[in-house]
This record gives sequence, structure tokens and C-alpha cells, in this order.
Amino acid sequence: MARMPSAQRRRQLTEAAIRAMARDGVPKTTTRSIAAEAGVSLSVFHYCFDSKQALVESVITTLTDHSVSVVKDALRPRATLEETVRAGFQAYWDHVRAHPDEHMLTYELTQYALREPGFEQLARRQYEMYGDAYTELIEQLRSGMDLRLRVPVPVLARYLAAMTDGLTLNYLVLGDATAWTDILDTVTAHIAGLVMADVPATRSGP
Amino acid sequence: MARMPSAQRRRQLTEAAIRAMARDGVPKTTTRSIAAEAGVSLSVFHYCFDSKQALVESVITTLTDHSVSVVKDALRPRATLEETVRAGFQAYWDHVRAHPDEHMLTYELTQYALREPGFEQLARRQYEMYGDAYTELIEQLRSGMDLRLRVPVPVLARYLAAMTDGLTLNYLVLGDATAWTDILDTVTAHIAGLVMADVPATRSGP
DNA sequence: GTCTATAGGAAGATAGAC
DNA sequence: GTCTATCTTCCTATAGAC
Repeated sequence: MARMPSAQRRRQLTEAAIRAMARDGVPKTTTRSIAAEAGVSLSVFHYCFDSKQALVESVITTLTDHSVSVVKDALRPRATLEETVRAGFQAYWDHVRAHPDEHMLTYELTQYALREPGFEQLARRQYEMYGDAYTELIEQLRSGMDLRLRVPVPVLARYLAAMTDGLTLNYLVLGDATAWTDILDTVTAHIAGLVMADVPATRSGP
Repeated sequence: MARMPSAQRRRQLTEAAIRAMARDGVPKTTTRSIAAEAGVSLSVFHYCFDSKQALVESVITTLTDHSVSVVKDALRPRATLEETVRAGFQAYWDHVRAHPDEHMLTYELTQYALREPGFEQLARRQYEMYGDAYTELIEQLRSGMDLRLRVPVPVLARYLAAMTDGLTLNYLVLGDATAWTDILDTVTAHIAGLVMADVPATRSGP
């Protein structure tokens, strides 16, 4: 095997770990399988990382940054509000459909992090960054379009992030039953309505 | 240890497994820890279950049925639509706050099932039953209140189930930051508006 | 039915030659 | 820096006495 600087080896092992975990699931991915996936021996692994936990930390931060950039890229501002919402969700959804294993893996790693002492912060960081991505989008839209929101931006952002998350997980579990395009249409219109006019705190009678 | 019929032993071990998994996480829960939690020897475990997988299957079906009954009980029809939505979400949320580990565990088991060959059906069954619970609620409301929905009931039900799921996971990760009650208010009003008036497929301009 | 004892293997991590 | 070989620990599952 060719010699290689430490930092590059770490990247190589991190990417191999992501492939292996996406394919086999987090609990079944061992240090041995990661080393094999990267094409190096087990000792090289322990030369680059003090422990398996250290590698998983690298995997989580790498994949979180990647997922966030996927979301940010999909949900960028466009000409009209309607178009922003529709095209944004479409772009995000195309990515989910193209890389379901990668999205599945982010859920698994979230739970791994919540269970591992000292790793909870990594799970929180992931979800905070999703919220930040939505916050940024809303602020950009607001400055460009003079939207009036009755709900504070952080609340709306966190709500949108949670909704996207739930829809993604639902799709990963139940798959693309025929109903799915209808759900996307519903949620698109729903969100457009929410962002535009917003929702009064209470409301009664049809 | 007292003798006990097989079926009862199986229940005992299943409940011990649920406690152990909620406390330690699914991957770290071993047959030994389950047997210890139940207060029986390891051999008793293998007398009642052919394998660890057989027990996990029992755990998943038991916990799914339990979770669904939680949802159904929370989301039962009440006097007015507004009250149904608000009280229903409040009841569900109280349960999440009181038993976060149990809800966390259902997410972990979903992913375990999706990864384990032959277990995918169990994950789907779980999410289908959530959708069914919402379908049932909507149908009851519709017959009692003459609602008109422009979106088919299964689409709306699946959407509501996914949204609830995403909000729950978001809470489990980020915890009860002060924003949370605001989010619940928003979602309550949001859902009430969605169910009542429903959402047109497209809509433009403020 | 319930126990102790153990088989048989795979995991994380390390030692030391090259 | 990279390798092979090995230590130690923990797992699932089984065998066989009581």
C-alpha cells in the first residue's frame, strides 16, 4: 500500500466508513469492515484513529455538514415564494429518492449519538444546523419580499425542519406508495400558505 | 425461580427487553442483559426464544401495538374540532414528555427492522398503523361534523402522521428549548386550519 | 423447567517485526 | 507508516447435569 499523509488517510477511512455504514447499518459496521472497505489493514485504522468512537465522530460531523449543504442548496431563494417552496421541496426530494441509504444513515447516526455519552452534542448540532438553514432561508425571503410573520422566525424554522424530517422518515419506511406525490403537493401548498399568510393562534368554525 | 408457563415467560422476557433497550439502546442490549433484567438465567431465554431475533420481533410487535394505542387514545374525537386537535396533541405530547426513552426506542427499533432482512414488514406495519389511527380519527370527525376535505383521507392521514413523527423526533433530539410551546401552538392552529378548510392545490400572492 | 459450564466466534485494541 | 499476529473481552447459542 502506498504511503499517505495522516489527514488524507483519515478522510479515506471516514468515507469508507460512510459507505460501509450506509450499506450495512451502523451497529453491523465494525472497524474491520471499515478497514477492508478502505483497502487498508486494521492497524492503519488504529494508527489514524485512537478508537472507533473517534472515527464515528468524524463520520457524524462529515455527514452532518454534507446533509446540511444538501438542504441549503435545495432550499435556496428563487423568483417567487411559490416557486421557492415548490422547487425547493422538489430538489430536496429528488435527493432523498436518489440517496435513501445516506438519509437513512443520518437517522441512525443521530440515535447513535444520543446514546453514546459525550456525543449528544453532535446530534443536537445536526438538528440545530437544519433549523439554521431554514432560518437563513426565511430571512432571505423576508428581506426580498417583505413577508409578515406572526410566528417568530426560529419557531417557524424549527417547525419546518421537523416536518421535513418526519416526511423523509415516513418515505424511507413506507416507500413511494402512489399517495406520495399527493402528499408532496399538499405539503407544498400547506407550507406556502403558512409562510405567506401565517396562521392565527386560534380559529373556529368553518 | 418459580416455574411459569411458556407464554408468560415470553411476556416477562419481552417486557424486560423493552426496559433494557429503553435504558441502554438496542445495539448494547444483549441476551445476557435481558436475562439479567428479567431475573432469569441465560438458558431460560433460549428455552423461550429460538434466537435473539425472535425476541426482537416480539419486542417490536408489542411496542408497536402499545404506541398505536397511545396515539389512538390521545387523538380521540371530542366536542369540537378545535378541542379535538388541541387536546389530542396535548395528550400525545404529555406522553412523549413523560416517556421519552420509550419513544426513542420506537425509532431505534424501526431502523433495526429496516436493516434486518425479513423484518422490513414490521417497520412498515408500525407506520401503516399510525396512518390508520389518523384515518380512523378523521373518518369519525367527518361523520360527526360534516367536514369537507379536498385532499383524500389517506393522504391527509399519512401527512399528519409524518408531521407528528418529525416533531417528536425533533423534540427528543433538541429537548424542550423555550420555543417548544410556541411550536405546539403553531402546529395546533396549523392542523386545525388544514383539517377544516383544507388547502387548495395551488395558491399565489399574499 | 432450570441450572452451570462451555463451545465457537467476532469484536476492539495492541505489540512488535519490517 | 504499514504489516502480521495476538491479547482480551464479550457475544450468541448449545450441551448436559439436576
